[in-house]
Amino acid sequence: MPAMPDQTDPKPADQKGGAEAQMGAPVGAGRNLLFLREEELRLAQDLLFFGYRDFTAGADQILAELGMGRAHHRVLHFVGRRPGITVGELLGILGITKQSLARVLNPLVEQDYVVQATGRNDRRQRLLSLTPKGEALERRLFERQREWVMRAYREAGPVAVEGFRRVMRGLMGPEARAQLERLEQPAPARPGPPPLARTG
Amino acid sequence: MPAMPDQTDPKPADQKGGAEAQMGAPVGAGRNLLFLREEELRLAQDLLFFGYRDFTAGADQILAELGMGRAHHRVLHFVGRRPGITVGELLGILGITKQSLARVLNPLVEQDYVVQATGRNDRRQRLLSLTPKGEALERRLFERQREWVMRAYREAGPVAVEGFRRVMRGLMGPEARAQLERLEQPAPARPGPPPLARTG
DNA sequence: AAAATGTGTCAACGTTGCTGACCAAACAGG
DNA sequence: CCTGTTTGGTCAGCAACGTTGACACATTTT
Repeated sequence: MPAMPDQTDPKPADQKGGAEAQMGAPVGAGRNLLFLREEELRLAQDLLFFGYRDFTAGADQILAELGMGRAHHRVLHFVGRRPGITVGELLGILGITKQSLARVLNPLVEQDYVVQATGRNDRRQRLLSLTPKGEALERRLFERQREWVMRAYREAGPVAVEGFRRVMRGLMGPEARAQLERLEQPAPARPGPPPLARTG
Repeated sequence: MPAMPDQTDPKPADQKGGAEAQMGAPVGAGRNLLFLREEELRLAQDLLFFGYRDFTAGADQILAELGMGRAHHRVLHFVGRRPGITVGELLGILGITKQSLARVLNPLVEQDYVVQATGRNDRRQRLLSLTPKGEALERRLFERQREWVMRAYREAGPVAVEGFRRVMRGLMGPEARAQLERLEQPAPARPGPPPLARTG
């Protein structure tokens, strides 16, 4: 598991059994101090549980028809985001073990969704890219989620969207933030198709 | 994608192609059509993946030490949120099958984290509640996540938090929204301890 | 030549979903 | 009272996706 940030000890900050959720706190007492009452945090837990579940539900449905799972989607997503990514980099992003990745990556290669190319600088590397077939599936999954997220974004409005992004970023650990920054930067100049396609 | 959405937002990665976000255009008013470009949606996918993973990481760690998983946490969470909840209601909230629930619920009962009480009106029902031991564990998990979320909330600011909530709500399907509404309403007047504790 | 790195693979295991089938207790209505 | 439905429990089997440990191989680096 990457991104296991240092978590301070779980001090029982203001456990009162929940009754204080009803007494309105003096909210004006300093704006850098958010009053995160019990109920507010419970709500955050609920929102993340339900929201993430339904966010993934649409793509999961498509994947299930193809005998794939969410892990396959993640590979397609991040390979499509960074064509020519190495196995090691992908492992770092996903935060799983090599064996776990192999179980989804190998079928994807065998079924012609992903191609492996030998690295030019380092021939040990296997540079991963999507095939046209893989791109098509990834796009199909993307569009499904796009519509879902678009609806939520539209309903919430631009200001809310920006807030959503800020909070989600804050929920990420330092390692994930670094990964995200790397992903957000433009891919390192990969004009042509990858070299040395490996048939095997 | 420009990163680091600090207080000011200099990045063009907004919902409308970018420029007017800097010009302070009447966002949210005139345009009901948000331009959700490719990269913006990719970012949303990334944020949800990384954010949700790291959000749960802290509690997962505690749970692993006790030989439990995320599913146990969910049961503790929702039972703690609605003491006296029936098995059927819990199934509806979690959206899993009875067998899947049984596999986590039964150990929780056996290990004295959850108690089952026979319903008064309908004696078929098993009203679930947390034992003191269960409440303690739930609170420990809660506090861990609380600190994590609190940090994100503080960094993002109150406005962002509200936006986060709106978007997450929008990501939920209609059924989940109904569940959430039910959860947000005050529990139906459950002053005393549950009746008729079932020893077996 | 030796060490480190990148990748692949085998074996075994755990958690958490699923389906299908069946059973038992309790309620509801004739 | 009898029947049908609801609520819940359970068994058996399966799949997806994560884990660890160990080992193998090619390649690069020292």
